[in-house]
Amino acid sequence: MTDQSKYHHGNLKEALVQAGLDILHQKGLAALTLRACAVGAGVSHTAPKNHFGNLAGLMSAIAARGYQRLTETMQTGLSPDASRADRRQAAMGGYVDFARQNPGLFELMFSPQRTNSDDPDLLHHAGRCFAVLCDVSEGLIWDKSDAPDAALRAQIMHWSMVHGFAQLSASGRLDKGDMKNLEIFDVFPQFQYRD
Amino acid sequence: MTDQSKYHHGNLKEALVQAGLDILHQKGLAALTLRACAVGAGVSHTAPKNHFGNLAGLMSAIAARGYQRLTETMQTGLSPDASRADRRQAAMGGYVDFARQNPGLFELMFSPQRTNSDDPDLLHHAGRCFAVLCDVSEGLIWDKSDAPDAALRAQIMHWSMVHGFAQLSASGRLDKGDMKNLEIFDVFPQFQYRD
DNA sequence: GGATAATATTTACAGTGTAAATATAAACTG
DNA sequence: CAGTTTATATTTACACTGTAAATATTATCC
Repeated sequence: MTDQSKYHHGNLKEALVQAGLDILHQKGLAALTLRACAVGAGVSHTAPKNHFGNLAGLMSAIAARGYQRLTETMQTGLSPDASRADRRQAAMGGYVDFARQNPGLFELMFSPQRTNSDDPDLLHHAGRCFAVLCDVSEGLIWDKSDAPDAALRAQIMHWSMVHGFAQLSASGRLDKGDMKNLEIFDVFPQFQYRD
Repeated sequence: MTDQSKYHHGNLKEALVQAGLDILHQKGLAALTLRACAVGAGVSHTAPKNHFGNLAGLMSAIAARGYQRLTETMQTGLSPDASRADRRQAAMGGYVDFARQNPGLFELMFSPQRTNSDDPDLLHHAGRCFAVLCDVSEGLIWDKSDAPDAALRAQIMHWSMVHGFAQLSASGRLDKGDMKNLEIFDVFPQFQYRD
């Protein structure tokens, strides 16, 4: 079934996403074209249409895989019984590292102009990524009010902070002067948590 | 000098940027092509090369203008002697509104893959935009330490927060469930300032 | 007023995404 | 098993994109 000379590829959908990730890693977002993915998977340039419809569909699938990898990155090196403080460290640090090490993929993941923002798979994996951040934001002491949605607002603030820092860093907006060598835990170390 | 039938345009650089902004506003980032800008300015599709070199150069100029407009948006409706609290309200709210109302331009402004991140004009106007946020972050009470760079770290946190929320909102990542109608001042109302 | 530089056009070309028609292989049905 | 239908992939064609080279026009400078 892994015969190279088959007319049908067998697992083209996966192969195209994988080829896309390789291209992103090696040549950047500008080189991520439909035809290049097809070449990488060893098929004609119109084959992707059967599986993804059009370029935006393929891009969305690659972005969804990006969220999946980001979620994994935020959880690597964690024993199952790690403390919440350790989980938080891994999640926030992992988010920023991911953005810096995969600038093209990260840009694609938050690019409504290249992806279908309502793609179910994309939304699902983005939601799982958010869930990890929600977990580690638990216990944050910052909202003195007793509003019923205090937890949700703390979660969104957490995501906004981490994502904003990651994007500003990855897009080179923090490369000037004293900001150059600041890490996220230099910037957000003062929040207190009930860990 | 405003004769339409001149061989030399006279102010093509400005006209191309303006055409680009119009295209972004009316048709979105996907339609922002070098040729479309040229058509909008009424010149041949190779004329932009003389002023911007290539596509990335034109994109960078449009992004720089975007930062300029963002800075203006953050300061609109402010009397010269407005309180810092009012300035802060205008700056943070304006940042988010700008991202929502100009999603294509906002995406371009933070897209290192489409622009030249080291473009001097781009960096200058991005710096001015950051300066406005630095101004309104003054007096923020959150860092109990007396580290020498406490102010800088507070400024970066402020920018990260506002930018992260703006981007998550503009890219549709906050459109699900309870998050849908949250505004930035619902999420970040609890910080205290020495105003 | 004539040389030089700046600015814009024409033409050409390789690369892109998409659509239509066609070919091949798998899956289903009797 | 044979025949049909469906899924998958290819070929071909086309309009559109950015870039480069050669050329044309106008402004600038001495």
